[in-house]
Amino acid sequence: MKSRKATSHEVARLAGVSQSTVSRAFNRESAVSEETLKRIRAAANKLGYWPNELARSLISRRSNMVGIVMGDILNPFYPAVLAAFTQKLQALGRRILLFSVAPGADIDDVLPQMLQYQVSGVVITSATLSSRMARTISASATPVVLFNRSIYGHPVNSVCCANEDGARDVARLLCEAGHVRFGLVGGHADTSTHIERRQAFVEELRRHGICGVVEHSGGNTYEGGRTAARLLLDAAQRPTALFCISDIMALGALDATRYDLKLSVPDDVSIVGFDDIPAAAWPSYQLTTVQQPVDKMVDQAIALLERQIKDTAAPPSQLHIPGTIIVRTSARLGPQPTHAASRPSGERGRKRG
Amino acid sequence: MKSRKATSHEVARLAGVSQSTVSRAFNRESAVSEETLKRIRAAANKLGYWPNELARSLISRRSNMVGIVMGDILNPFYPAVLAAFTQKLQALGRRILLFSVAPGADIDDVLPQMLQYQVSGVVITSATLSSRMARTISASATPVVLFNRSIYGHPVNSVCCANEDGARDVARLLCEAGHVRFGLVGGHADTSTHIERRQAFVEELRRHGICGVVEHSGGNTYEGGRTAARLLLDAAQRPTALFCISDIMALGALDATRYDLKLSVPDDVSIVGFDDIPAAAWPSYQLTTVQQPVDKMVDQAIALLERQIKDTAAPPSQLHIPGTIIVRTSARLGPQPTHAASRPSGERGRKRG
DNA sequence: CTGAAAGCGCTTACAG
DNA sequence: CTGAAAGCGCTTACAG
Repeated sequence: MKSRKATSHEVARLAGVSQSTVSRAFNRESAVSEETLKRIRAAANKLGYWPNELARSLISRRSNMVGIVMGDILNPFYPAVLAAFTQKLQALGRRILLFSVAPGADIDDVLPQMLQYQVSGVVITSATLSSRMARTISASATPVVLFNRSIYGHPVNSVCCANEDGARDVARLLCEAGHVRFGLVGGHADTSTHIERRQAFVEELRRHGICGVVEHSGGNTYEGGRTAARLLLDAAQRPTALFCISDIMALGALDATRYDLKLSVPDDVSIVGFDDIPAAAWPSYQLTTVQQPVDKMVDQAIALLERQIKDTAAPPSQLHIPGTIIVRTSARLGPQPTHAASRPSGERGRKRG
Repeated sequence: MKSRKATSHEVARLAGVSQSTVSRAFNRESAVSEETLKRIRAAANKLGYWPNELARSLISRRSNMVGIVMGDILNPFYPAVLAAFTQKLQALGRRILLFSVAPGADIDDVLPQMLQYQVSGVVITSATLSSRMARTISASATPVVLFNRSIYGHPVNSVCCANEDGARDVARLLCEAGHVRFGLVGGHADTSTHIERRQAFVEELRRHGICGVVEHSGGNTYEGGRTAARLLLDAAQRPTALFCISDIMALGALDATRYDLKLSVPDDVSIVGFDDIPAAAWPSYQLTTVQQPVDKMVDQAIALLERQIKDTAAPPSQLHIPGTIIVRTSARLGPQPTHAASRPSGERGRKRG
């Protein structure tokens, strides 16, 4: 009950071998004779022995831990991201040191903490990295990958959805349907996702001859999206199409349109989101949106990180993985091509290139 | 760029003091003279030195890490739980080692890993603990708290919502509204939450003279709840009230009722959930449910854990924190008392004791 | 207030 | 295949 944990020395004594042999039995069993291995296993079992990872990490200088900074776990897009990271990293034998920071806050405080634990690498999701910290990181030589964030002017790995392409497609399809008055519900103005999606959307509208877009921030929350939509749709010249920078805000916007303003979606107002969170597919919403390929993105992020862990000198990459427009019923879009593939799941939405 | 991390010895050399003094400067600065402290700080700064937590943990035998096992992060109830744990533990100066296990899977594999990292304590959320592992834990003398799970016959800390009381209230209010045909959408049959909520619900119905409840498992997912509801409501003797063991299933059930079966909620079918996830409050759902007091529960869980970390001999507690019925519009319930308090937030739901 | 020394529990050359 | 020894980077009595 009060038993202190057994050490390799105690196992060694019980098995009648040296401590180094016990250590080898747990690292490269091939280096230990069959017979000895058996005795050591029996002894270890009896004492409930497992190697102390702290000591192991200290001497071998690899902690095997990866730090993850989560910026916005309450946004329904991120649980799937976190689940993918934890599963895949666990499968690689890595442990996860989790830190959360308030949305919008930067990670200057938590980064030194991670480094003190000698993490092998760091994943930063949905958080702002100050350029001071970018320097701290490169000074510490700890591999880093940004997920859904990119940073200009610093050589840091990052994996994002192709935000520009997605937003441009949305703009084009809405224009082709004849919309001329647009509203945009934005996220945090200083995040790369907001900037990239907004920029590309506005530019594409301009290419179609449309110069005005009313904008409002929805702070990347349901309530924020709802409030923003209420404000945008209350105008005399009501927009007929709303592009929301993230799905969670789009759901709020959709509910505002239907329940607060008693308007019809998509007859009065078309609403498009970005992410493809689970609720977007529910029949109450049927949200047309740009799907982020979370699994692929996480795979790539881990690959970049592992590459740099293996070779610190590996040049950082900035990856942009294409998203896919999922056409559901929340928006009046341009004419649908007849060959539009229906989704494999039998779900109602259709993908569109 | 390739700089290996500085050690306390290097700082000591640069500052012209001994390594032990450097160590003291980072632990109890009061034990070091003002002047020396200044020199050490300057040196540390120059070298970018921070104490290696692994070494610190090893020698002082406290890792300061708490292991968290998340069983079901994709259920929208858990992001708030994880957020609360990470925030509050971070504020206490603890680090979080995160593990995830498939829903329903037991944690026999991950537990030894956490123990190898010498975690100060373990939080287990929404996962099954085999009795073998319960023994491993008590043998390792590592403090543990179960969150939203309890385990019979083992002295382990646990914090749950008062599942029985909540489910009983739901049953009573539905009976008082005159419902006589009931359906139950369950979760995983071997979890304490399922067992307790189901049991209390069925018992209370019996007290009201109702002996038959049709049941179906919804596996604690939206899709599962939707399918289960479709099956339950397809019967000749259609239930007029569905109790869903968790909100995420209730949302699926609600959509099934409205969109798959073209029935009205609550006129044809009343639906009640359990958890009060954010989506329950959205106007598309307006789900009547039992709210789990997540913040209070997490506070208590951390308190139990910290108590046992301080004093390994502290007797384990099993806590059941009362939930609150939030009355929205998804169910036809018994006559509402006129004094029912309206919710502070101005939200439509009403609390009910 | 400061330093020399022991030691946390391991891994890993180095001999044999 | 096995053991003795050095050392990872710290904390913490113990002297002075």
